[in-house]
Amino acid sequence: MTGQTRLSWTDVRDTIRTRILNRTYAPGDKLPRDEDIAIELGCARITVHRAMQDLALTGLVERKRKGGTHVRTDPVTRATFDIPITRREVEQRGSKYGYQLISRTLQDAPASVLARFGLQQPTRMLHVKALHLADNRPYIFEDRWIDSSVSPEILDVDLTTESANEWLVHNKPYSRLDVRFYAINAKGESAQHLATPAGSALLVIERTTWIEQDPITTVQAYAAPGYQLAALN
Amino acid sequence: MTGQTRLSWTDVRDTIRTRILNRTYAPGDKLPRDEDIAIELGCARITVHRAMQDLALTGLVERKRKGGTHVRTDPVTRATFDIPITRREVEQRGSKYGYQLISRTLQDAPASVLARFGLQQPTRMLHVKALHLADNRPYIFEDRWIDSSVSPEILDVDLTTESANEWLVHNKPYSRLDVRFYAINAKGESAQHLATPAGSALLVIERTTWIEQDPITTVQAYAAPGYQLAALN
DNA sequence: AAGTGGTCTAGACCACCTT
DNA sequence: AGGTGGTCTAGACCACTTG
Repeated sequence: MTGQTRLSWTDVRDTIRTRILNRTYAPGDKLPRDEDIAIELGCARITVHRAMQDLALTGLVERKRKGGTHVRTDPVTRATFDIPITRREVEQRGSKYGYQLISRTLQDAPASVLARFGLQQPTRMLHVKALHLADNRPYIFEDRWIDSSVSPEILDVDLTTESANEWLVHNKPYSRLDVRFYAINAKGESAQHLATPAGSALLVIERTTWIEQDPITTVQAYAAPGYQLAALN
Repeated sequence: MTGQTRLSWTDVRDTIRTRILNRTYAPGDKLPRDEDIAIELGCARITVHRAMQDLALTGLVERKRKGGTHVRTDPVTRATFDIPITRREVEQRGSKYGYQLISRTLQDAPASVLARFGLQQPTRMLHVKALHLADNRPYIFEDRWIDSSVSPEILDVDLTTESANEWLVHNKPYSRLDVRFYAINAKGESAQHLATPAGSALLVIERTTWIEQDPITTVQAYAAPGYQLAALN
């Protein structure tokens, strides 16, 4: 016999993916049961399962108990993004990181902020505006609200030194996250602090986090013109 | 004894995640070996492994062979986005989908397009501009280049009826994908076709795909003002 | 009711990395 | 060199979902 090494689940995944690209298994087709594929390829069923799991995650196939595995007819483009701490992001670009606190006030959160958290009741929160710089040039302007009843310690943090971004990441792990992207025209503060003409198109990254049911923070990060966010891979 | 059911890997994941949020395992700490956790919780090592895998994917912990598992000091915010076929996206919003071909020409790809593919040689490509509508209102304007030597069949497709987006998704699976987001001010065609004043901020979703080493297509999708892209979960 | 994916166990060995 | 995560096998049982 040919003394080949054992199949790894990535081998199995690649084999099946190739067959899908091949049209051996065409869109909409039902694939053989995991067990049959295992027998055919000569590996354990769980190895096929692992491979399939990965293909399902990528959006190439769809699995249902009893229904079996099908090649998706409308493959979904699925992309994953890392949104690091801003300091880290700047430093990884090889730039010098800078930070400025713009304002810090305790006030009732407006309806739009309450809505992001899904809150009904008026709530007093810490409102922080800050600017992150790369090589002394504006990089990201952030407008953040922090629920100070959930994170009372934040009230004692010197935000002129340490950014709320960084403090929260290091001290307030979250259990739920909402992220969304959109574009907006610079105006007022965002234009001023990013040193760009009013009307410039800005990418906004809006993040809201909770710990269990409790709101932690919500932030709109306005990236300076030219900013791009690229997916992993 | 209490007749509890067996631990699932999600239970184990949740237990460990709670401990991390608890600071039982603080940022930077080394976690016990998988096997010790398995013994402590009373499950198989592989079950702990599965849980850890998930936590590592989410960016909460970092694993290294021999080095063990550590709680990340700078947890990364990681978000996954689905970018469906535009027709599907519109229909899932409950709107009526519409499509218009704007132009279709065979021409040499400009340097910017070649750069996206990482190509050096001048290449003749099919250049397609099209508009997707939701309830008869402009939704996404797409500016697309297709390598017609890799996908010659596209030359015979009636793009006035079927969008290139859809045809490609159904007929040209890709093996590599690049996705990036940025914001841009509407001008010229993008403003005109999206029926928005020049200068409006637009979210651009740029996607480039390859099959193995061969370029398939690259597209800049300009979303109408107000468009938001939300992460899964 | 029955088929198929989902997961757990126990044991073994491999592969990578740090010391 | 040795420790730790990574994965494979074989078998069993569970859970969902469809016919």
